[in-house]
Amino acid sequence: MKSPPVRGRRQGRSTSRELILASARKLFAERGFTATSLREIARDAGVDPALVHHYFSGKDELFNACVELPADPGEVLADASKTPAAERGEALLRALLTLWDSSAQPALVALLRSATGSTPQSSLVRTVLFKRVLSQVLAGLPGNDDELALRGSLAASTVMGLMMARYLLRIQPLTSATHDELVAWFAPTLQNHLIGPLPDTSNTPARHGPGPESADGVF
Amino acid sequence: MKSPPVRGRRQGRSTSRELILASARKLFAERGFTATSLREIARDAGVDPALVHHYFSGKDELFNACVELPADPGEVLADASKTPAAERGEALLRALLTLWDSSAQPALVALLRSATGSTPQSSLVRTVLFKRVLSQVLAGLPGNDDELALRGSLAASTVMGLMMARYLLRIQPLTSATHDELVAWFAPTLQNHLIGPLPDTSNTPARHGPGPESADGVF
DNA sequence: GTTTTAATTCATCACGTGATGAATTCCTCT
DNA sequence: AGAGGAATTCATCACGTGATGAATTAAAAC
Repeated sequence: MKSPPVRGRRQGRSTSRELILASARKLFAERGFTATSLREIARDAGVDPALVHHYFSGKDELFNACVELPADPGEVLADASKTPAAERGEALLRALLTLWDSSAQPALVALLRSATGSTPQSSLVRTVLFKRVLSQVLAGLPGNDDELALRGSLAASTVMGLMMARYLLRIQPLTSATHDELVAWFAPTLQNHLIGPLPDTSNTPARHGPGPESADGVF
Repeated sequence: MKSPPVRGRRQGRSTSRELILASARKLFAERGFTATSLREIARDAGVDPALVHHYFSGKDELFNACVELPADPGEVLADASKTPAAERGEALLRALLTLWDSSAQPALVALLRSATGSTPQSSLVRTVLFKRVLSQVLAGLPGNDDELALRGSLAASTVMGLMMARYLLRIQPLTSATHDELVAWFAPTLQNHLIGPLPDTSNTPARHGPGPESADGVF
């Protein structure tokens, strides 16, 4: 028989706040922001829904607390930014993989998933993240602004593709590959994007991209 | 003043079904499945919510109708699969870009967005899509199964990164680039993934991937 | 030892959701 | 002209959501 839960404070030191955060990170990462309810989180954490409101005053703030990374990405990338340009691609990739395979993984997955949305949070999150991360990665590289924007977007596209395949969609053999294997497969491309020669696009006649409604300039 | 809507059937031929589909595609693509409500769709289409249930019996079926592509991707990719291996990368990329810049775009964006989720629909959709698309792309390429799985996942990762950057996140300059520019930037990598030499990964000591909970084998 | 503060649950609120069945108006077929 | 069906809206239903305030119990502060 199930003992009815007692009211009031429990004995001993409480871990509820951490339990809630862990469950929230997990579920936000799995299902995304909107599709995850506070009550599911509370159920997963074995806690009353109202307790969530007690610690984090609402769903938005809970989410913010979730994506507040355990490790500062700027710090992690700082080392990579200091390596010589010839090895910047590999260094960047290794730093990112180490970060993503750390305890920060659920938060990062939640971030990436939410960044693909177009809610207010998403666009804020991705603007901030892209500006912070990319500006750091591109720091000190040669080239004018247009060229750097191109290089940055190529690198971002490659990294996003890898992270999505490995951590979100869990496509084999990328998911179970070692860092060394991934570096062997992706670092050359990344390196090329960052400081390699840009392909010739001199004959570019007409634009037929996806229309002008790409309003919010991320860069 | 706003004229109160009349009840009953309107005069003339009705376009409501198409209006609903268009709004649904748009909103599903923008916000994702769960975050989009039938009432929003109906409002956007200028239609009573119950009409949505009349045409498509529920939300799930509406979504299915939405991602039922106007163009058959298999057909589009068939041509690319018939080009000689040396140009397969460029052909594939051009075929995909043409498809994504067609009227199928909202449906494809909805598909991609939903594929990043982990609801029942998502995993079904992505399993089917990956199996169909990838098997077609890899058809006739040399190599054993393991090698082809690796090549496929590398190519998928690159293509996904590009599609996310260009159509979901709308990162400049990828969003407004021409097909020729994108081909110049991405086709070499893709070509390498498909039939180029695979980098040496002979010294691969330890596995430290994201754990064994990568249960559902997409491949 | 008493008071204050933190942790926890309960009961409830207003609201939006997806769904259903009936009512009304028009079109098409005979 | 009349009958049957398709298109459209209305009035609901049960349910889940995020949020709030009060009640209860334990720990901390004094």
